[in-house]
Amino acid sequence: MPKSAGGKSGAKTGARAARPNNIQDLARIAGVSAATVSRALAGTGNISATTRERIRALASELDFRPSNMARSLRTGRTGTVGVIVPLGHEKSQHISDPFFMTLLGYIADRIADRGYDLLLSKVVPHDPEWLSRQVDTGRVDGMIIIGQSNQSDVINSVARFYNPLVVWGAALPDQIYCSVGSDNRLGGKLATEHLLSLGCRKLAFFGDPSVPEVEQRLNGFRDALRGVEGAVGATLPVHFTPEQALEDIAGFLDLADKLDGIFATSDTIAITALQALLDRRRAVPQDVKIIGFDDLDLARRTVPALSSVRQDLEAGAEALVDILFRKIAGEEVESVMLQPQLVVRGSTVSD
Amino acid sequence: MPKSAGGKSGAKTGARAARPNNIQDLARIAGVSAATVSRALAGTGNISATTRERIRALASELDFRPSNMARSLRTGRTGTVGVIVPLGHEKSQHISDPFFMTLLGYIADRIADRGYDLLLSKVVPHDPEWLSRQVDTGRVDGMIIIGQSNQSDVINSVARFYNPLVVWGAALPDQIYCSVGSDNRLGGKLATEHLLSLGCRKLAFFGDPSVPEVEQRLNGFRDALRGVEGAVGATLPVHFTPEQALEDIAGFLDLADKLDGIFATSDTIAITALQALLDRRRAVPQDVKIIGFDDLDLARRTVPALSSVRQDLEAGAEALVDILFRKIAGEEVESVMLQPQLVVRGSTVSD
DNA sequence: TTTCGCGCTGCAATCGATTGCTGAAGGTCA
DNA sequence: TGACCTTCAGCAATCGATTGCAGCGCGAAA
Repeated sequence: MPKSAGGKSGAKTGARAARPNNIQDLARIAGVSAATVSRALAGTGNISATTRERIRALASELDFRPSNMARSLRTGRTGTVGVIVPLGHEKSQHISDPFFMTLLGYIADRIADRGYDLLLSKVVPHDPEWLSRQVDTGRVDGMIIIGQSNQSDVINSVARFYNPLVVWGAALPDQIYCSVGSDNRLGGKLATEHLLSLGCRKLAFFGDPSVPEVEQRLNGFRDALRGVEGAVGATLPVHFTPEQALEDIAGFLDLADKLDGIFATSDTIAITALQALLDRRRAVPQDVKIIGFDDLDLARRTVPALSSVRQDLEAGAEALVDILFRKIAGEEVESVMLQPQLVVRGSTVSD
Repeated sequence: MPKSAGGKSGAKTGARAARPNNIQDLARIAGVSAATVSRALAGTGNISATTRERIRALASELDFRPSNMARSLRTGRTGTVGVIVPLGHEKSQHISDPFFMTLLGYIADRIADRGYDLLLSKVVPHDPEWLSRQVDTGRVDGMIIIGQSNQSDVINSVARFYNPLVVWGAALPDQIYCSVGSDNRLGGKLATEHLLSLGCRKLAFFGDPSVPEVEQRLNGFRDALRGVEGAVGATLPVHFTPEQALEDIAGFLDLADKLDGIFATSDTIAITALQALLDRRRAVPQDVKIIGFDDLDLARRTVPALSSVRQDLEAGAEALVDILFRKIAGEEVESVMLQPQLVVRGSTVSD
């Protein structure tokens, strides 16, 4: 199958010549060499304005566009950025998780702004090759990795020889790659202090601390607890998948009847918890106050609306893409840490 | 910049030879020709098992993977599927719309299952070239278009000569391309009949009927109304962007004080309407009943939970991808129409 | 009129993998 | 021992665009 299905056999009605399949065809039609056509279309090198415009007009009339594959092969540039989600923790986790989708949306917009395309890969890292496999095959000019998961070592080892790489997630002490993420510890502290300031003393942290971001938030939770006498905090390592999470949380709530405050490490988990609470006729925020993390669109839509620690994902996406393109251009770039912000709504404070 | 940043200069500690940059290098190291290496790695053609395994082992040891660009150029296959969202109606519409993201998530999963990659493009079709530009440059083996928007003509004209193309959206009478979508008219009818059966008589349809899917739902709305004496229905062409939608809806609600039932053409719009109603102290479902369309995850999470017309997006994604791969394989394929399903929750019926 | 210079264009190599065809090596059979 | 077949590997062309270098032609200066 030398020509893939489709090809370019179609032609506009009334086109003068057969639709050119490649730059050579067009060159023949125009009566010049392929080199000239290439220069005309790319606008590079020495070429007379007359010739350039003539060839461009012809190309547009015959509806010809040069092959990106061939150009990429020759130039080594692809015009494509890879976005990759390693789902290390939850094999069944879905790419359609709202947090991920929101961030992806912003990233897609920013990448599109620069005229690049976005190659999306979801990988379940069951072997340490997952990243180099993506990097090596040369289909992208750079990669954005969303969430280290538990794969920081692998990322480090690839980052050693592959520069154009940015990671969304926690800033880890031993990382040699650039990352963009919130100050998770501070965020955790803010959330917890908020609960404490409202009088909560029997707190719970919902989230799996084997994920680096979550661990940092948990540290912030503990920081805040240490400052208040009589306050206690339990940790429930909730799964990320909604069904599992509901089960985990329901079991916990049935036992924890003294509970008066919940800090959930994501809005998704918080909302699940909210539902579990309401199902059990425990009033929010009167009996139990609950605060999430991320401040996704969802948070505003629940009843009561969810308090949360806002991560500015739009700014984060901007930073990720900006850093990546700088790296591609060869600049030295620093990691970025975003300031989280407390957003208070009805799930912690009644109207 | 002949070698893009990064390259493959890195080597594993203790690797015997320098890391091969291409198949030729590896061939030299292995003492065979490039052709043999190619056959060994691809597993094609005549090659002895001994040689094949030896070369594979060597490749894996030296961490070599052949260039996808070069392979694509030669074979005409890319291992990539394009997913493209034409945002014809709302220039400012965001790719991170929950409906789109949900569908994209499922599609991404299905495509990944087949070992393909997903090239995501968001385009604002300001000229009729937008699609052929994507198709021509030969970076994908096929394309999934999410939503015709108002671009059915353009899609038709490309479909005439480019076969591997599937569209999510309305089935239109004059389309020559394959589409996957719900029976929107039936869905609209189900939703409206539901409202009518609960006693609603002053109905409103929220949605912009210049979008084909929406128009079909509106037809279903009218079908149902026709059957009931004394029932009236207004149409409010709400924008898709949340801010605009809120404004549109708020203005309408302030005037329409007799309103007792709303059919919104998406859950997003329904939720916006729900909020606008609650802001105005109009009880849902007692004063006004409201039903959405899509049955996204969101719908379950509002209070009261949103009744909706379920589109099975998971099945839809499956069908889209299945059809696309069949087309790529050269099969003749038919369009698919999914059966929508009424999902009743608290926004139309109190517990 | 000759020479030099400059602006364009073409030639041909190149990016890296694939694949049809050729032919060498080794085995089989008469 | 010789003819013939099978198996496997290499040669070289190919995909389509890019780009360093060579060279042509024309105008200007001497």
